[in-house]
Amino acid sequence: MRTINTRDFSRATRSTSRQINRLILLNLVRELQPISRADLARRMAVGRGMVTTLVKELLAEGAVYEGALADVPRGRRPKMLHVRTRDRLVVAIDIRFSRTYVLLSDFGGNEMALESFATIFNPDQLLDELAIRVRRLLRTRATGGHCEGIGMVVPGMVDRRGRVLNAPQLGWRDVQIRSGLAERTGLPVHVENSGAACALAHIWLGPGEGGNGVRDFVYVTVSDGVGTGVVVNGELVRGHGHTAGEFGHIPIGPDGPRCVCGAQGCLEAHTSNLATVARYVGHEQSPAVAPPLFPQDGITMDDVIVRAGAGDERARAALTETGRYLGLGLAAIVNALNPAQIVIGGEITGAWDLVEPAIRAEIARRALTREAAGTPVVPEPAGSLPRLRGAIALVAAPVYAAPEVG
Amino acid sequence: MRTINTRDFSRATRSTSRQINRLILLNLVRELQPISRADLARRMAVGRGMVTTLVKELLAEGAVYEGALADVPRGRRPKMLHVRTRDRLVVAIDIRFSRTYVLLSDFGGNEMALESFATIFNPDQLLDELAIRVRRLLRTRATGGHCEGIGMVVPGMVDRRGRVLNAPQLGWRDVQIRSGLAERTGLPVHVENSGAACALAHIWLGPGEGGNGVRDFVYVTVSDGVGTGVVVNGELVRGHGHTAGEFGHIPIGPDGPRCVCGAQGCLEAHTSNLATVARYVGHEQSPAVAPPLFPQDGITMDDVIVRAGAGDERARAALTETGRYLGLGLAAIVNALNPAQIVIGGEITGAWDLVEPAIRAEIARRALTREAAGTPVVPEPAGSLPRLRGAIALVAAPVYAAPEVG
DNA sequence: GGACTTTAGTTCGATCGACGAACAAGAGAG
DNA sequence: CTCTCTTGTTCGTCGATCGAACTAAAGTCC
Repeated sequence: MRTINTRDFSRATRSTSRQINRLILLNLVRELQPISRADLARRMAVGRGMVTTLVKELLAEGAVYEGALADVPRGRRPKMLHVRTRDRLVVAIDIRFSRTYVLLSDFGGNEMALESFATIFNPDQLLDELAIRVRRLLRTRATGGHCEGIGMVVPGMVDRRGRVLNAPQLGWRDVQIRSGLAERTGLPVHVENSGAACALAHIWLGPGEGGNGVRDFVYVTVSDGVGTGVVVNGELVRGHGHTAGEFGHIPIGPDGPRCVCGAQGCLEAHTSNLATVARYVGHEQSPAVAPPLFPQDGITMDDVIVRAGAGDERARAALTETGRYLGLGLAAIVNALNPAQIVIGGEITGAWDLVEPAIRAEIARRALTREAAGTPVVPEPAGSLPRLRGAIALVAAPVYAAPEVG
Repeated sequence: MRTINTRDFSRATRSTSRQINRLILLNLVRELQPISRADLARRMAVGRGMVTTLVKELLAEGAVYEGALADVPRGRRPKMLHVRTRDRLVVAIDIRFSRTYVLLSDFGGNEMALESFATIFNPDQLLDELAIRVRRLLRTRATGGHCEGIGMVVPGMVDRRGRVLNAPQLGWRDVQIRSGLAERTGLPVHVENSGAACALAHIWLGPGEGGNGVRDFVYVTVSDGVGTGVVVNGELVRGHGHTAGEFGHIPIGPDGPRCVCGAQGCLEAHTSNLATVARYVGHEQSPAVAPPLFPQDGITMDDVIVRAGAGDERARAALTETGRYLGLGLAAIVNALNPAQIVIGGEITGAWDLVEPAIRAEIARRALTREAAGTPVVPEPAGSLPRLRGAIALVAAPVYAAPEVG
């Protein structure tokens, strides 16, 4: 039940129906490949004739290709269809506090080459370095493919025009990085916040080969900071100023540690890796300065997790405490948005057996309905590179996105 | 950038384009009436011929009607079009803790008859009473019109099938009220949570005659409880289990008063009318029992507002304190969803001069970007009956809603 | 091995709807 | 009365869906 925006709508023209059906067909191929024309016709409840003409168009454009004949028990053997991803390339860039990662990938999310370097905090120098690496990657590793764009993920807020409004970890404020990289490389560049990008990755390249069925979820990354991406009806919510998704700064205790955002008691201040490490080390207060001192007393989040696994009671307590606070924040999200699922990413998933029960208990305690109390909270599989996959999705998603109508 | 739902999509058929354009046209008439065919053609960037045929259809169905000829400086005088609302009737019902309101209205939100009675807490008896009153209203006051349905608003959570999951103020749990009233009256019945309904009213019957331009906002009702309705891209967010919008229960202080939901430190526990009155009267703790004892020590929220207006310093302090806590909650909403606007409803808007500065200060302090810090917070005009207008919108909105495509 | 059945994919005419041009209907200006 | 300007209608064209007929390719039955 959406209102029609009478100030800026898109009317149906002669070609609208065809566009819609072409996109539906392309998405069906994407999610169900390999698939035959006859199968597509059945799924779309349409005559096979129409599928023939639509596929003919998509074949001519190179959006799909014909694969092998399938074996069927009776009748003529169908010619299977696939989406063309192999020679459509993307450069995904993940800028983090410690290191910056550059990945060459195809549209399907298959990794072709991954490299990284220590993050340069001067934006111009960083873009210079990135441009050099992108060009080199494309020259040496992109054999026979065409690069369709660059997706870049940043730990901070980004506006619609690719300007970084505020990235406390990098010390950036109002930095235009999209146009900078676009000019240097001559490629279209997309920039997004890391939490939002992870959510995008989960929509478009999620488990189950190109999108799992969940269309309402919240992605929460627990890392140096706490980022969130909100997805409603298969669409990432970015808000009026494109800065939605900062659930990391909902207050869950006014007397808690001071947060990098300046306020006190934020979810992030209680549950970031820094907070967990600080809790383990002993000082309950995390430092108020930004960028945060990363390896604190030489101990990292991974160390805490390893020690907890080895039976260190103080480490276990620090992690379950983090889980409890995280559960408090997730309960707020559950009540506020009632998602079908919450996905957790970040190092903390390495101690899932310790963290999950604390999260679950807190959600069950504070959720307002029985159904909401049972909202699944699932960890992102380790090593799945969600930020980089999000960067890929930034480039690949527009090709498959639903048309705006009405 | 929405994904196409490959499990449940709507393909474009021969008539899809026509449906889309008809709905756009109907919405243009709704928002810009009176309007001529030629104007519609210009706005839709379409030939006048198409407008003629579309309007002919809408006229035949009775969705629009032709009004008077307009005066223009040159050329043939255009025949103005209007949407037919006058004889399309709705019964709106608002069930509250103290009283239940029944309003007969037309599709345009014009009030024809309003009555109320003390709420009966037994659902069956309440539905009996409502059925009697609905029938009487329609028999005596609905002259020459046809009732297209009943919209019912409840202070609690409602599922998609019109079952009240939990309404603590009424003491209801798992009560099917939609089918109960539908059977008694023979009319289609829609049931919604009151916060969501207020947001709906603001989308569909908002200031500016049928929808203001704001398509991303959050409506917050501060009353016996704190309800919220989240609107993203002109669409009410209801979540997976249809219970989204309970921002009233985000934690903003773990050591705060106990909330009716069982948890501690909820936004609602700090900012409901009950909390404000309790703060004024002196006990910082509100009673833990539900339903709440409404007139506490004989003093109501309205009393506090009146006394604050008369210069009572304790009343003023209680209200600004409520504003401060409310600002804390709204800051969380601003960071999480980045709405273009926040709308506040409820008795508290009667002391807006006291409350607003506190809210604004708290949002400015905690918002993460300069733009978000300036998010407009506007009060719903007093006496605008937002809940009942929401109930009307429940029935009227589906007629004008955008088609689901893709 | 030839007829029959079954399924996949293509072709083609019917019909519907957008689109643009021509046309009729008012209304004021000169 | 004629010219101009604007509104609203009509009609032929063209693009797209839709269903029926047709071809292609496989296995099965007698």
